Amino acid sequence: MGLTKTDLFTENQNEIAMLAKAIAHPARVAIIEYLLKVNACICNDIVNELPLAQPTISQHLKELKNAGIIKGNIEGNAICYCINEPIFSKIKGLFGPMQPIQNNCC
Amino acid sequence: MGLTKTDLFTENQNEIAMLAKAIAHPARVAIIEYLLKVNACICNDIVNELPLAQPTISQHLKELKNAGIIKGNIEGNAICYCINEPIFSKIKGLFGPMQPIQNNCC
DNA sequence: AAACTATATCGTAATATTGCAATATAAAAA
DNA sequence: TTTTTATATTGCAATATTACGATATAGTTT
Repeated sequence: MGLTKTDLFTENQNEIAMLAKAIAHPARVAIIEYLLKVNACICNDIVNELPLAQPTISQHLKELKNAGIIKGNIEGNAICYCINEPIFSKIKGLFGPMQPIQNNCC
Repeated sequence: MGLTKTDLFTENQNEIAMLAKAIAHPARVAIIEYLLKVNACICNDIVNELPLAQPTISQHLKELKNAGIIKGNIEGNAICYCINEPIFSKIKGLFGPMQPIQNNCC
């Protein structure tokens, strides 16, 4: 096994899980925080900012891009990365509609 | 490797990643949604609700409990589970302070 | 006590993730 | 054109996750 049974759950549940997974690593949280701070930067700035090797950063950026959380633009021989606002807003509001009425257990 | 370098990141970054990881599976999202709907229930109700085997549900519940998202109370020979409000509220507000000023890249 | 109910744990197979050295690609600068 | 700069990809080793059958544990009922 080791394979998540995606087909057994709703599209919405899978989407929430997918977005959460993209954030489920401190390096990716750090990348998001850095991008929010500087608004936009090239990949190399992130490599210099974080204590991880360049291929590792590249891999994390790829996952964030696949999840739609960031986007990259080619600028000469560099790539300018920034937060993809619509998806990021979605993440912030992910659990908004989930409101426990009361907590009368435990 | 395969080992996340937790010590290289801030406590806050690791906490966000940890909470996100707990939600990063559709079954756990489904469990949270179900608990919010019924407010509280015993583990067996979740086993009947989700299309996964009992040991698998038990494992997911353990992860949610370890992350502090849910809590369980022994009630006879059953265990009553419910959302742990403080942590759940924290998750909802996780990205609140992160506000991109502008999006003038890409 | 014996049977039943509810949950947890163990063991294990399949798969995914993390991290990086080595290397590839491609544009810019010299 | 050679070198430098910036990024991506490949390959691989270490570790983590997912899923579940088998089994253990513990309270409840009969």
